[in-house]
Amino acid sequence: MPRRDSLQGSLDLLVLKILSRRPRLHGYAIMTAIQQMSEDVLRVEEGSLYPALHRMEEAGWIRAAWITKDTGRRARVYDLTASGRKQLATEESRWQAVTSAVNQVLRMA
Amino acid sequence: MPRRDSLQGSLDLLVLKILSRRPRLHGYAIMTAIQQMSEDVLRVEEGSLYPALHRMEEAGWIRAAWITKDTGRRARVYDLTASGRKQLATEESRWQAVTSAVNQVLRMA
DNA sequence: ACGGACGTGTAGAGAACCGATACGTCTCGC
DNA sequence: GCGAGACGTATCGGTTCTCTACACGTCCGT
Repeated sequence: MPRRDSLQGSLDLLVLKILSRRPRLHGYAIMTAIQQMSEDVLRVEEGSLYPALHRMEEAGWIRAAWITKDTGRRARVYDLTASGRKQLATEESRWQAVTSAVNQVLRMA
Repeated sequence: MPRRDSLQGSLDLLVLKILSRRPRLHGYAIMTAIQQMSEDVLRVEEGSLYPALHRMEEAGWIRAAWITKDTGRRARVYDLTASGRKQLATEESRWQAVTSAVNQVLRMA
């Protein structure tokens, strides 16, 4: 049963973009944000998001910190680094280029 | 050195679309068609395309046949099946849904 | 004679995703 | 008081996809 992923490599882009506008979000909030903003079309699984966050932290694009919320619950919040902002710009223009190229082929074919 | 693939899961869609408008193309021609139509933005490697063609043939979306061209050179040409046409429609609307959802998140974030 | 386009194909390796699962807390309704 | 469901982080195992690099061979122009 062939399963197709919903995000197709754009997960990093989405996470970086969201963090650029809404700093100090934690993983779960990023997950629900993507889901809500896309009106449930894009659904990020935990098994995709958390490894992606770790990968991006490893790459130096985001920085993590533990906080304790008012409720007493612990959460790991993320912020963009300078390198992350640069990466966001790169991925955003890349996204633009690729999607418009695909659309052009679809129109021309 | 982080390498990013150019097509991100849309390779099947592109191949199906091209074959729907230009029947009996061979792999190499599909390759160059994508490259030219996208003005060199999308570049399909042989190591991606041929396995993809075999996969799609296996799935029953395309049908293959050997021909001998006027030049005497052999080539394996492909055609869409009914199932392939259905799959094309599915992937086309999926592509629309996903890209507009991503764009919406990018705008809203 | 040789390089580059034409043409098909595989092997190996790396990256990414998903589903399931584990662990734990807090809140609300019953 | 107790269970359900939201909140919250995390890993494992399997699958799938892609790229790089190669192997094999032909045809054409210089």
